[in-house]
Amino acid sequence: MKATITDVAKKAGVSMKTVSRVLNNEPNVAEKTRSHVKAIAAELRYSPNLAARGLATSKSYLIALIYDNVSPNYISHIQLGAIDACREAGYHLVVEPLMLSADATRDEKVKTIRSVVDRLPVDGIILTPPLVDSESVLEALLELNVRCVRVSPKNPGEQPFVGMDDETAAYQMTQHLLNGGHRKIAFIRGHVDHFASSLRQAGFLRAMDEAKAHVPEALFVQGDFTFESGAAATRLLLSLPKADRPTAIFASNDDMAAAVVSTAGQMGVSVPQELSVCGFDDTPLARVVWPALTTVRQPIYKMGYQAAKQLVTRGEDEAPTGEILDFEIMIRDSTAAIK
Amino acid sequence: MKATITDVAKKAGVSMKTVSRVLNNEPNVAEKTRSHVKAIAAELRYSPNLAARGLATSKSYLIALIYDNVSPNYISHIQLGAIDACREAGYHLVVEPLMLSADATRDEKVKTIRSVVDRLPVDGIILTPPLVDSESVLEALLELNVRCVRVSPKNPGEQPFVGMDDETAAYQMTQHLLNGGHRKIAFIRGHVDHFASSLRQAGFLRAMDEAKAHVPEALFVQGDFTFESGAAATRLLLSLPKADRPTAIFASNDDMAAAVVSTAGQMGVSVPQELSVCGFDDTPLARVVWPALTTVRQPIYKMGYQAAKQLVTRGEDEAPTGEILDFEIMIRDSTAAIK
DNA sequence: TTTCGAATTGACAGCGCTGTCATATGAGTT
DNA sequence: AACTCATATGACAGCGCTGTCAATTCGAAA
Repeated sequence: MKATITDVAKKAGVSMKTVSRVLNNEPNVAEKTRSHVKAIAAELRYSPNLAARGLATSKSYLIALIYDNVSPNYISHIQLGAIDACREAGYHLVVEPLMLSADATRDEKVKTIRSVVDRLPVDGIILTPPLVDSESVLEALLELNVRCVRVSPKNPGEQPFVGMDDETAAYQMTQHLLNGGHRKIAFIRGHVDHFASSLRQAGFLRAMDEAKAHVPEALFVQGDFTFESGAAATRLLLSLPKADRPTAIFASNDDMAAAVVSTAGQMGVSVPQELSVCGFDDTPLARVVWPALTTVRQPIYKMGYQAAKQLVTRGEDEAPTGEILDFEIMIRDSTAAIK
Repeated sequence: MKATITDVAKKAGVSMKTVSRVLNNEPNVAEKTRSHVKAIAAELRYSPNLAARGLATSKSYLIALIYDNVSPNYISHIQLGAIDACREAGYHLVVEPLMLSADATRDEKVKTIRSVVDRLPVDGIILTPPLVDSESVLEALLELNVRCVRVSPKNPGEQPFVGMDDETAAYQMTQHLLNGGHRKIAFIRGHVDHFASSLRQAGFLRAMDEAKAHVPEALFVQGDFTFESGAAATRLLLSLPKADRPTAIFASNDDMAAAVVSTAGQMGVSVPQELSVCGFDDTPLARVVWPALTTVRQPIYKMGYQAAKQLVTRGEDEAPTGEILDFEIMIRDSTAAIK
């Protein structure tokens, strides 16, 4: 039925081992033999049986993407990047969402991860926020002795990771607003479980500090990354007495920024003439609301790509590497200089 | 290091084969032996090596989700459903996107699929639109002799599939508009490669026909499921002479419907007072634009779940089954009765 | 021509599991 | 007590591949 290495060996008139060497690009094969074997393999449309290879090498050629993130856009792009890196190295990606009910305890997540890892002998794991910051999950993984790359971790520590500089991005975005003459800038915080929330806030504050712009308590609103929380925050902010009302709102992500734009519209406040709005993430939503959102483009695809790449190419013993990838400030139509 | 079946066998004082029987719930094991072995296995935190098992049984306990769909939301939900079904049966899901450049020929897709399937001995494949309707892909898969369930296929044929009744959904949605007194209803078609486009159009036309409402050529605009195409279509429709202008627009998906709402707003046409708008799919976008979109909720998660379920539970020789799942008409704020 | 080391190739075991088939055990019959 | 037959258990090969190590070949130096 399906060609095996033995078939190729016979037809090529060499030993199995030589075929194996050719297939794995090992040295010490005469160039002539190598090309001959390759030709035969192609002719027979041979491709190795991963289970057998896995059994022999105790590798599975499988990388797992474990996530509890609810944003399809985020996950999809991480996934696409990871898969591209896997393909280049002959690996495959298995996805393992951990969407437990809201009240699931951490122990349950750990238990679920354990059962996943026990059962599937993956060669590496990619962890995304917010799961990536769970102490208990990390411990469990360490104990299971699986290699693992974290995406945007709060505290990289000794482990390999990929991330971007949320703090600087927020800093630069705030500067963009300040450059437009804004001083009364409100900030809508993100979900408390995502560490990025704190970083973005820190960048915002640093820029405001440097510009000696005071941020009154009232212009600081807690959100949770959802559209609804952004809408609520906006209603709060825009019903402040005129003198205290912000001229710009920096929302910690695009969903909330979209809510700001939409809610402002409903309340008769025009964006960007009367109110500048900016977001964070550059989700598809950013270009779909009107006016299109000024926002920060995260290198999501690339994070997925690099995370997987580290897993499939790094040798067992190399030092763990951390990579900070570049973001991009996307200036669109939701921000304008103050009149 | 990791416990093997031999370890369990030794510790339990039985043969490997007996342990194997217990683990696979095979008959012909004394109840006493069975529980004893189970206890030992749990104690050793034993879990089978999938590669070894796969090599012995030539099954991989892996299901592949192959897609070329660019909607993260759609894919994410199909994926979540599929994974839940896989988990219940001890399977895992590997994802294989086929995002080739726009000008990639069909042959390239086939080639890519071949290499994926050749390399990874998956036990089944889930195919989603629009890939699901590619003749050449189907042939290739048939030739490779892989079991496969299709999601929303154009032409189910003899193969198993899951889907929903797009035609009836569009029909009912159109009736909703007609019931509101609308007669001049425009329709924005979807991407020509997605068969759902034709079905939705057919449902629309059937309802219009039954209501004896004429649909002039000018109210029929071709889109391609993108926001941009929806915006272009809207500009076209709203610049018609007042007498010909539609009082309602039925867009074939939510992205385009969102564009209609947004573009109408920019052109000073208020929704739903002057123009009713409805979409299709119920993506997150539908609740994020203002006013929130009246749309059709597709059972995406469930389609993924059922597709995987068919693959992991159906015996090799059972007859292929097709399943039509229920949709739901979500009436929100973007449609209103005509004054 | 002989010799030697490097380059190339091959034989064989074994990764952890399950299928096949043989064997053992035990309860029920005569 | 001897004999069935069903039920329970075990021995062993082999799935397709790679690691180890031994064998062979080849070219160049002596």
